[in-house]
Amino acid sequence: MSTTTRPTATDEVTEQATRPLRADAQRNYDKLIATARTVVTEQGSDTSLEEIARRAGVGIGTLYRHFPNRLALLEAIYREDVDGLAALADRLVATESPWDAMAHWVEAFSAYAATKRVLFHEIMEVAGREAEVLSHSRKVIVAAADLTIGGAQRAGVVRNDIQVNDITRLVGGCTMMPGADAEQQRRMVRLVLDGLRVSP
Amino acid sequence: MSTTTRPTATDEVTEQATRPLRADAQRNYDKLIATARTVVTEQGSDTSLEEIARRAGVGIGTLYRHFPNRLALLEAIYREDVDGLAALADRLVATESPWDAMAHWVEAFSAYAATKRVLFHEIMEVAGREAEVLSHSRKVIVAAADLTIGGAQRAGVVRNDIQVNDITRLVGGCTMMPGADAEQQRRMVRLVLDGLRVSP
DNA sequence: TTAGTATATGGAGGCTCCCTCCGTTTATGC
DNA sequence: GCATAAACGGAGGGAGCCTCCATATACTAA
Repeated sequence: MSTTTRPTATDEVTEQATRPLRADAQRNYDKLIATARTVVTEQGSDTSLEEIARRAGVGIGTLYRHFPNRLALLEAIYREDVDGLAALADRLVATESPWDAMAHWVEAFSAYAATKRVLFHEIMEVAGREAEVLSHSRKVIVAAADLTIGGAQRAGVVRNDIQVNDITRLVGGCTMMPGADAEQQRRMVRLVLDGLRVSP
Repeated sequence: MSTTTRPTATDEVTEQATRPLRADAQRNYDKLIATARTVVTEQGSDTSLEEIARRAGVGIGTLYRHFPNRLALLEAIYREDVDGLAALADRLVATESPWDAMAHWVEAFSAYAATKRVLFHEIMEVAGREAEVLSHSRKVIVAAADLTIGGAQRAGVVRNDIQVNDITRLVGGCTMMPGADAEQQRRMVRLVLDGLRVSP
C-alpha cells in the first residue's frame, strides 16, 4: 500500500515507451485509489465517484482522467489488493517459518476476502465472470496460496490429505458470506488453521 | 399469469377490510407487473422504471402509486412467479402421473430459476438475504418440491436415495449459473431427470 | 533561469434515473 | 346525473455518471 505506481502501459504493439506520469498526476492517482479503497470499505458499493473525488481533494474531472469509468476505478483497487496479497506471500515465505508464513497469509487472505466481496460482486455484475481482472486475480491468488499453503505442506507442517484449493475456497467462502462480523471470521479462520496442523 | 389481483392487504391489526381496487387501478396493476416481467427478462436488472411505465402505457406516477419504490415492484414480480410455481405443482399433481408431474414441474422450475436470477440478486443486494419475500419464496418452493418430487418418490418412480432438497439445489444451481443458454439448460435438466428415474 | 509546451486539473453542465407532489381525470355509489 | 373518493400522469427535484474545455502547472530545452 506504500509506493504504488500506475501500471506503465507498455504498449505491446508500438514499442514506444510511455513516459512516466507527471509528479502531480502520480500523486493524485495514488490518493484516488487510497481514498476509494477507504470509502468503498466504509460504505459498500453505493459510493458516488463524486464523494471519492471530494474526499481525495481532487476534482471529478481528475478522477475521470485517471479512471475512464466507475468500473476502472474498482478494478484498479481490486488489482492492487490482489497484487499486495501476492507480495505479502513472497515476503512471509522469505522471512518466517513455513507454518507461520502460511498462517499469517491465510489470515490476511481472509481479511481481504471480507472487504473485497463488494468489489468482486460489482465487477462481476458489470464486466462478467470472465473479466480480465478477475481471471488475473484468480491466477495470482492460486500462486500465492501454493507458495504459502503448499509450502507448508511440503515442509510437512500441514496435512497432506487436503488440496490447497480446498483451503482457499473454505476460507474465502466463510468470509465472503455476508453477515459475519470480523470477530466471528477470525474464529473461523483459527478453527481452520487448527484443523490443518499436522499433529506432532 | 392470468387473473392476478393485488394481494388485498388484510390488515392484521384493524379488521377493517380494505375495499377492492377500482377497476382501472386493478387493470393498471396487472399491466405493470406483466410489462415489468417482460422488460426485466429482456434487459436484465438495469431497466428504468420510466421505461416499464411507458411500455405499460401508464404514467410514472401511477407506477409509483402501486409500487412505492423499485424494490417493491421487483418483489411483486418475484412473489407472483413463486406463487405461480406453487400453483403449478398443485395442478400437475392433480392431473398427471407422479413421474410426469415431477418432470414437468422440474422443467418449469428450471426455466423460472434461469430468468429469476437477476431479480433474486437485486432483491438480495438491496433488501438483504433475510428479506421477507425471499424466505417466503424458499418456503413455498420447498413445499412445492416436496409435493412433486417427494410425491414421485413416495409413488416409487423416483430414487429414494436422494433428498428432495438436493434436487432443487442441483437444478437451481445449474440454471442460476450465468452464461448457460436455454438449450444447454434443458439438456442439463433432462440429464438430471434421467438420473432420477427408478430403473425398471 | 526562463520561456514554451505537453500534460494535468477541476467543475459546470448534459443525460439518465429514482422518486415526490399535486392539479386533473375518472369510476363508483347514491 | 351528481358528488366524491380514488386513481392518474407528468413536471420537476435531487443524485449519480460522465464529458468538455478553459485554466493551471510540471517538465525541458536553450
